[in-house]
Amino acid sequence: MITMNATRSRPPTMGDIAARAAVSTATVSYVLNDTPGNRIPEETRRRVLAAAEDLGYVPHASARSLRTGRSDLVLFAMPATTLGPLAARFFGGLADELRALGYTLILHGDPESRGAKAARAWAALRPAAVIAEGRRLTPTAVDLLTGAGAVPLALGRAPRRGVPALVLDHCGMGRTGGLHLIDQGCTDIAAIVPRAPVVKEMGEERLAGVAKAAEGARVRRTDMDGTPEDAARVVAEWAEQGMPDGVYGYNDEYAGLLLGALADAGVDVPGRVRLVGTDDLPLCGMLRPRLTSVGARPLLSIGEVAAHIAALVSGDADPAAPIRAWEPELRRRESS
Amino acid sequence: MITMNATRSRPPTMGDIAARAAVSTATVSYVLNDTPGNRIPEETRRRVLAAAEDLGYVPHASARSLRTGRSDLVLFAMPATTLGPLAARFFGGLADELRALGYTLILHGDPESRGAKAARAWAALRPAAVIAEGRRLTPTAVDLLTGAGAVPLALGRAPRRGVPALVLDHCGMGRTGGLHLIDQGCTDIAAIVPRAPVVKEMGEERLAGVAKAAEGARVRRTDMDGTPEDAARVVAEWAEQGMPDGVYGYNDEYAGLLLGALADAGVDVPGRVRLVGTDDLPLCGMLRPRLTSVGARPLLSIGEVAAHIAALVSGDADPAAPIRAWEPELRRRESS
DNA sequence: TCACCTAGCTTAAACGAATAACCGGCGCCG
DNA sequence: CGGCGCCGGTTATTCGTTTAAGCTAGGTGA
Repeated sequence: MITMNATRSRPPTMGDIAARAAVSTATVSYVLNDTPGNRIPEETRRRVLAAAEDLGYVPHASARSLRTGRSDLVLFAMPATTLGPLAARFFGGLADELRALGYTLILHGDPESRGAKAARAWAALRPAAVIAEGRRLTPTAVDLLTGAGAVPLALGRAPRRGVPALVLDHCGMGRTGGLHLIDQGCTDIAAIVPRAPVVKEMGEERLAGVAKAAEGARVRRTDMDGTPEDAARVVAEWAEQGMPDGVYGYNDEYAGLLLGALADAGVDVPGRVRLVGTDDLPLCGMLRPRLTSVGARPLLSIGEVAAHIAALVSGDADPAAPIRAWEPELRRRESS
Repeated sequence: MITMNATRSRPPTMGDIAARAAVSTATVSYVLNDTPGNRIPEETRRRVLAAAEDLGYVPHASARSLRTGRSDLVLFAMPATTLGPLAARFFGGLADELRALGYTLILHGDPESRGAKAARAWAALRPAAVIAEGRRLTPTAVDLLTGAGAVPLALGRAPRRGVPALVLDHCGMGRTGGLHLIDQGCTDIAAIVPRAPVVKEMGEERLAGVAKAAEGARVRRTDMDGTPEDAARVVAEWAEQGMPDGVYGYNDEYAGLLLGALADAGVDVPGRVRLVGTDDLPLCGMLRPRLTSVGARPLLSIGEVAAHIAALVSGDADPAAPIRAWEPELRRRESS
């Protein structure tokens, strides 16, 4: 039951609880936190808890973190590549698991800023840890964060030795896709690299993986925008300069656009061209032919990832050891 | 240039800056905040700023908000429906605009919890505002938030009078889709309602919109899971009990699954069945036939939404007035 | 009888930043 | 020459919480 505070001006504090329960604020703190080693009898404890409930007390996270010097925040920096269902589910699950460990996961929204500027905004919240794409954790940013007591955690690749990283093996994903195409007898493989500045680097890593897989086969690079028009242009160019017999589409979305453009051009998939995407999005099951895709099979449960983050924060884990959380895995469907 | 703090134990504070610049912390505060009405000469100002730069100073958001009583945080509660590209772009843009106004937008990750429990977690951060789906802002939650000094902002629909809301007119979206199908001559329309507990309610509102549009035509409700298997089941049932000539697919994803299942069953779209989705995702351009979809045309720019939020926080806007930010708009393609 | 212990609290000092109130010295005016 | 105002700062208090240290009453052992 929440009774209305008469003044309405100020949220109730531990002082208000103390006054109502006729004890000191220290006692209130001991009771509310159930501080180990405290010696508060059941009767007093009940009085305090009742007063807190009556007043609708909510602890003041800032005051607490100011006093204790640490905060329970884990900052997830909004990835530049929009949060797909995969990433969203990962975020949601991680939030649950971290909450169970006493942390609060938060997504910080400023997809474009990086380096010192971004790190300053993150560090102002004095989070326990900051999870951000590797390319955004510049050395300066890492210094700022560690200086502010936050553990940096790179997504994708560590910006330098000693910085913990949740690796997502882009090269390995490209390699998995490339190996499959080779297996299917492809000898002329086109690998899509997106033109958008942010994802371009990922595309190049995946291209490198494809190239590594294709021992004898030809591998050519094809740059593309993420629009239906550009997909049509790419297919038209292929028709003119020689159609590849295998396409690694970088992404399910790029592959989906290409699939549409190939259909429009009357090119048979997989008969004439075999097509592979990446991410294993639900989209794959909607397209006809269904899209073969390189998915990420979890090696670590989200709970294990959360536990590792907690260990990094408390200093119990080796920061230099990269965390392999996923492994590329081919999901074969009809497009190849 | 950031010099390494010798002890590495504690992030630099204003006290450290004060010592280095040989002034008091008050002076440091006046300089760093450029407090209006302060009278600090240029020379001293430079000394302080140089010291701050040298030490790599980052303000302590908790300490500041504890002292001032307000925080610059705007909390966006993670929607239960995974953040699609549309929502993600909205979030990113809002973060930018709010930052320009001095606020920090943050996504709080606990998609399932609601009511008092969720509100408690949000209120602990003493944010300036909390944006959450209407159904999660129970009256208790609203009381808790306003008690903690936070402005609640409902997404979708206000939980009760007087609570500000960013309305997304689900009923209108269904109506727009339904009207289009009627226009195309459909007389037997099936409207999909998802079975997942969270989005079910949205589905029912959209269904109501379809029903409102179809004056003479028959409108039937079809429940469906978001899986390819269930889409196949739905199509099989239709084949048995009579195929509708128009389908409002709730969502582009549900519509996409249905489109695939219809193709598998040899049903011609749009010849035999006309199909309409909602959200206007990029997916629509990948499918063949391309998917007609009801999109959300912005009536307010993201900047205007941000400005409105700021006005609500400062008390300059009427909380009771719902904010119409989007308007349903049909994007006709080949599937209808 | 008195030292000593323990349960059950309270007191008080932080944490980092903001800010109202004050203060010494100099210039200027009447 | 006394007082006022302003420049360039400083001092001290406050926000809500945690936590080490202390304190009191009652019990216990020697």
